[in-house]
Amino acid sequence: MTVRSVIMNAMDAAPTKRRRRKQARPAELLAAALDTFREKGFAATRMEDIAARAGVSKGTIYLYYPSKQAVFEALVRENLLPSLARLEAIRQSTEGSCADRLRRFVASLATTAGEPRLFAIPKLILAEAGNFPELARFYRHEVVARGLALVSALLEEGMARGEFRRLDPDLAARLFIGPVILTALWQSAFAAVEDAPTPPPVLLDLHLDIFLRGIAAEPAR
Amino acid sequence: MTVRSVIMNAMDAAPTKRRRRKQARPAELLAAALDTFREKGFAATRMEDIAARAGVSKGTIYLYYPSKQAVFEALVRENLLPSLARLEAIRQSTEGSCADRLRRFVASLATTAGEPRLFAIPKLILAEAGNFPELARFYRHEVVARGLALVSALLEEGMARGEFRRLDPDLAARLFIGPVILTALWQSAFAAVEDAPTPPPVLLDLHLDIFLRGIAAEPAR
Amino acid sequence: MTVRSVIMNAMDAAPTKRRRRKQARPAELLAAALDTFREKGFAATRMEDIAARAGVSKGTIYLYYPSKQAVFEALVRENLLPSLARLEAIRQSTEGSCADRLRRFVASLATTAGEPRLFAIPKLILAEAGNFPELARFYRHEVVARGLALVSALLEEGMARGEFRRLDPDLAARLFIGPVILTALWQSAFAAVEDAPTPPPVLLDLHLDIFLRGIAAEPAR
Amino acid sequence: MTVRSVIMNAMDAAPTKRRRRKQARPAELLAAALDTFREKGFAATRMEDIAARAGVSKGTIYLYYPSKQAVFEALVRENLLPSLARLEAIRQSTEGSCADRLRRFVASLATTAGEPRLFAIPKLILAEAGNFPELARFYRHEVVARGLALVSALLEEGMARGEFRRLDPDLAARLFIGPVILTALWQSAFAAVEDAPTPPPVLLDLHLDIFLRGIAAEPAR
DNA sequence: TATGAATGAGGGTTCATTCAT
DNA sequence: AATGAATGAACCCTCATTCAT
Repeated sequence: MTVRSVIMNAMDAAPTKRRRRKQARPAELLAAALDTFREKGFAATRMEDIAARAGVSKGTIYLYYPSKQAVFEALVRENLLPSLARLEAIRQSTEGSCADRLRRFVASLATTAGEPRLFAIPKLILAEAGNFPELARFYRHEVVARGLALVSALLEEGMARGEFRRLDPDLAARLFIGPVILTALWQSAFAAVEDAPTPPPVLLDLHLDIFLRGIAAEPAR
Repeated sequence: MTVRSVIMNAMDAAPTKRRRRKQARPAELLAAALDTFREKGFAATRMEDIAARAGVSKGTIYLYYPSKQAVFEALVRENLLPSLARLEAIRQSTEGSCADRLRRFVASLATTAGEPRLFAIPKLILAEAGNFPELARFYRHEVVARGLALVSALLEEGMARGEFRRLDPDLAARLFIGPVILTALWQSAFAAVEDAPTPPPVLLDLHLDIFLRGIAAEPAR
Repeated sequence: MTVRSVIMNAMDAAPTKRRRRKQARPAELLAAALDTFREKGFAATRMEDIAARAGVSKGTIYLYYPSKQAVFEALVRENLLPSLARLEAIRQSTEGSCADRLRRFVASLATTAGEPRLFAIPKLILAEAGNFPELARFYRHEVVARGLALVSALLEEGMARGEFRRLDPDLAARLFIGPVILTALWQSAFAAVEDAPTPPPVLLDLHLDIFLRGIAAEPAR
Repeated sequence: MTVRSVIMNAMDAAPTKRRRRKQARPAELLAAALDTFREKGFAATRMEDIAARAGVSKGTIYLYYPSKQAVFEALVRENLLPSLARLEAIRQSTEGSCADRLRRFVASLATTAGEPRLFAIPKLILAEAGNFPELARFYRHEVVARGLALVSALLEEGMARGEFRRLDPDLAARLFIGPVILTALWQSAFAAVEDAPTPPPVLLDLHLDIFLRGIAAEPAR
């Protein structure tokens, strides 16, 4: 057993700098892509822009993703599913009233795990849905539908408990989530030209206030 | 009065078919552009596509607009200002309660003067705001801000009258308009992949119901 | 009827410079392509090379042919079918012995209508057959097979007349045409490095001499 | 004698499997290259294709050949010289008539030492002659010229012996070898699209029959 | 006014080659 | 000796824009 082979074996356990890099590359590339897509949109983003921001050369991207479209799709998929998982966790917790859990939903979405750059993804999806029907379908069915279903279930639970008055839970779920999404879109679109941006928390607090009053069970007379 | 304007006026007086055509050209081109941008987005739309849909040749577009970007900007400006004017008219009418007038706001926006193709404009703005900061600023300040101001004023009137409880009228205006805009975006983005689309009126009725309850003045005990 | 419309009508009969150019472009482009493919082969030829040789810009080629491959295919098709037609004419003429007509076949092929650059086409086909199976099939079945059939028919007529001895006419046709093709290939491949090139006519005369003796009917003893 | 050569000699004396591998590498690489070039042509072959077929990584090829072009040149040189040597041996044997030896020439070329993949080399040369003038010169002068000289000498011997009639031996040599080469090219190019390929031996037998009759000495009257 | 042939800069993608490991 | 991640020059193709007719 040579010195070299010992080293090689060690590498399996403790990856070399090179291997660690290889592992980290996809995430680095997607982060760079997100930033660039956010600023310019999909079409106006050049592969070279992404590469430069990631600190690699253009060709390197193609070692990890076969096309610009594939980068975009990976970006969407990788980032949305974790967000959904967090919502799922909130829905399943049984602590607090349904109204409380709705508040936590909003808080979770509004912070998107402390990564505000993810706010840009809904904008990208909306903007590019026409050009990427497959991606639109994925987003519509795997992300939006599941997100709405979580809210809808929570609303139904609230109705059953008598917290909320009776109304169509699917429609109400859309109205509940709408302002959260719109806040994200707003930020994406007008951040650069907004003079005095409203901090999202203030807006969302008012949304919760109005919405929860609006669906509150009628007080018995 | 220049020689040219005399000629133009003469044309207005006795327009031949050809002359009427010439006058109508810009509007025809913008209509064709709107349809094409709706389907493909700004970047993926080729000048040739617009020209073909308008029934003219590529070069002709440049007789009326100096660039593709100028076509886009004209499209936005020409179509949004009339919509705003209609909202203004509603705000100024003094018939009915404030709640009623808010209902008519929503109805007006939801139909966009019976031209559902205009729904696509917010999506286009959203997608291209990063690439056209000047347009984003125009839209933000000339369209959105004015629209919000109208709603805000109506809400304040309602508070003064005692119809609504006290809350920040600017924020509430955003929350009021949000679902309308989002419905438009939703339609634009997912029409192609939506299995059973919710008709916007049903959704917007529920929105009005919840929102108006949510901001209603507290019943005196 | 205006002056202008008179001019326009005249244009239909006597095409303007612009139209004449448009008509001539495809042939000019194919000529430039042939020269460039001859020198460098298909893969090493850049569209820009072809464009420069034709005196146009890169983009212009795409107004007439949708891809580099399409240029190549058009080049082959346009140039080979006329050559085949000339052979057909010779085969159908009934003047002279069959041997005479074979001599005229060779003469016709060897000059390729006075356009020696066409010699390069068989080389291109052979070289690229692997990459363009569809083109190979076209050439094999529409050009080679038909050319061989013509020769084969002539040989059979000669056998029936007693000019030639009995042998497989299809195989003999290949052996007859072989040296003609090979001469073309030879020229294409080694023109640049050949010290003292053999003039094809001399070689082909000897070919005719040996071949015709080789297939001559046995003298009655 | 250097230290290194001592080591190398030692390796020759007692080659381990690993060492034998190292020695065999160049030949393995050339074999993989030949197969890939045959299928796709030079330009469309990627170094990675060759590497994969040889079971090594891309970088390894560069340990043995400095460039793709060098691989191609080595391939040609290594494979053609042995074939020439076999022809030389036939030419020098004095058994049989000259016609017999010509028959053995054809047989030797047609089988290319039982390695039919070598048939592809003339096609590759043909296709790339324009891009590799140095290689074309090598092939033209070191391979073709020497091959033709062998045949030419045999023909002259036959003329001197009275087997063959008088004719230009260099030209006749080309006509003699032509169908053999063309058969190789044919196979390479059309194997994939040929419906009922003629087996080369049948074709070449007829070639020998016609050619030898065509150059046979005139019978005394 | 209208046309559409022509342009040429620009960007996605490929792949021979390099070099740190 | 061998690897394979990384590079970046090269090239096909697109399309906004121009301009002669």
